[in-house]
Amino acid sequence: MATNEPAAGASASDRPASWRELAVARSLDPARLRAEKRVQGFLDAALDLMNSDSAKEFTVQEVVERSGQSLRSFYQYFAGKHELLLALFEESVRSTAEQLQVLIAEEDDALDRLRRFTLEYYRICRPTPKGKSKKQGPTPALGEFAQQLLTEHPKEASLAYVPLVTLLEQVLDDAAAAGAIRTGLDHSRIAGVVLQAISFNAFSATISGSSVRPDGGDAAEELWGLLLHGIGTGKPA
Amino acid sequence: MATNEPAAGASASDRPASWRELAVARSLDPARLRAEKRVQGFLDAALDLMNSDSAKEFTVQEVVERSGQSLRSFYQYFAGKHELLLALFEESVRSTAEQLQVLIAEEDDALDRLRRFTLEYYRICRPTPKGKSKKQGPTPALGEFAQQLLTEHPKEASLAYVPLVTLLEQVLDDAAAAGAIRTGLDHSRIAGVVLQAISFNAFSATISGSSVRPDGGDAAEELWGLLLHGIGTGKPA
DNA sequence: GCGCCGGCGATAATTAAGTTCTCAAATTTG
DNA sequence: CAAATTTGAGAACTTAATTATCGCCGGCGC
Repeated sequence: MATNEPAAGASASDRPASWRELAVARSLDPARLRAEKRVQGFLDAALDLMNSDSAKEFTVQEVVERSGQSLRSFYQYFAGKHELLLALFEESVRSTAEQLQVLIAEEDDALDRLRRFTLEYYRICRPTPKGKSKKQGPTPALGEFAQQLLTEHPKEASLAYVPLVTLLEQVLDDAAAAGAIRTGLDHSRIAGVVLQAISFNAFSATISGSSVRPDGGDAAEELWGLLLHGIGTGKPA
Repeated sequence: MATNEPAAGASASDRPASWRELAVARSLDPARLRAEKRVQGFLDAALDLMNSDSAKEFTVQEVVERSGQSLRSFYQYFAGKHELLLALFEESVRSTAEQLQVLIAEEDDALDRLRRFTLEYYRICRPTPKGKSKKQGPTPALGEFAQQLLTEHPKEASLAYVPLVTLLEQVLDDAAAAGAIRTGLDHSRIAGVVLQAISFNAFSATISGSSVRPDGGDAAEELWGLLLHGIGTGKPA
């Protein structure tokens, strides 16, 4: 971590102060660059293994082999396998949040954005149905091991979830501001429940082969309806 | 479970044919009895470990030691650790379903039963808050490893979940019949979502130390409200 | 230029857990 | 009672993670 100043530093003493920072910042580069390349190498390898080898599980060895690097290096950059998983998960969440952000931006109405979020997130959580899909980007079956991490490292995992939760919270806030949903709700909590419910549903739909899917394809719509209206009749008791 | 008839069975040879089956069935008894005792021994030991040793995880060795039996025996009765877990989970689910059945029977109104179900299940899922509770019966932190099993052995785990799902489905059916909730809902799916949502919430409330719990104690009520009314305003758009 | 140091590959060692195997004692069964 | 089965105690095997060892190489401080 401790980085060496550039030898050229001497000539920089007479430059504007701001330059100095820049130089210092850049001075981190050489070593850091290689490091990041390596780390990325491991991540990519792991990613590969995750969505190629049907088996969701991979071994550190495999990652090392495929990445063309050494075990030594692996443990130099990751405290353990769990950190690799966490990293993958974080990236996955971040990426998903970005995708969603783009998608919901297409909707003008606050409530529509919320609906869109629900639908799209469901779609994303659903692992590649079956047909060969070239590559589904940096999003391996997200919900797949979200569960895993959630139970094994609750703290870190929920931390990694933040981007998505935050995004959904914002959408909820907007909707509330627009009067599209009732007030007094704990958006933070709801965000959690919703994300969980969606990914669980997508997941179970996947494993059970989805006991007869008569509807054209939207179990997601059903979820949305449930979320919006609840199970109750609109009538007061 | 299987009960042994008195040893007088020998004199039964001159009884009606149907007895034959009974006798045959009973003939399995002596061995089976020991077997069940042993199995139970392992289950109990595991249970002990689960709610005593703060750590949720236990090793097969530990179970064997505590049960006073041998590894040999363990693998004679369980195909592997996962079967033990499954067995524990099944028992836990069954027991929980029974408890709930009793509790909701206290309510006369269909909708009240549904509400009660929600609240009580939440309570049950919530691992012992902190204070020393002598023993919480045969219900270790249920949601705790439900997740685990769900991801590792989806098929078996969802099978084990059946009792609870069924119960909730019935409650939903009743409520629907009573006109307390709207119709056209896929009760099976909803049951899944609800159970999942509740246990997740209880779980996360536990780990996060529950970021400020201002309300007297009912995050569960919040969930119930959400379930019943959804997030929408009652008004049509 | 030269030797030292940190980073790195290769690989072996260690640890942990689950699972299987062996053999003799104990218990059940006929 | 004798054969058959079950059981106990523990060693052995397996897989994976993690750590340690050794030697090489390239930069860098003198």
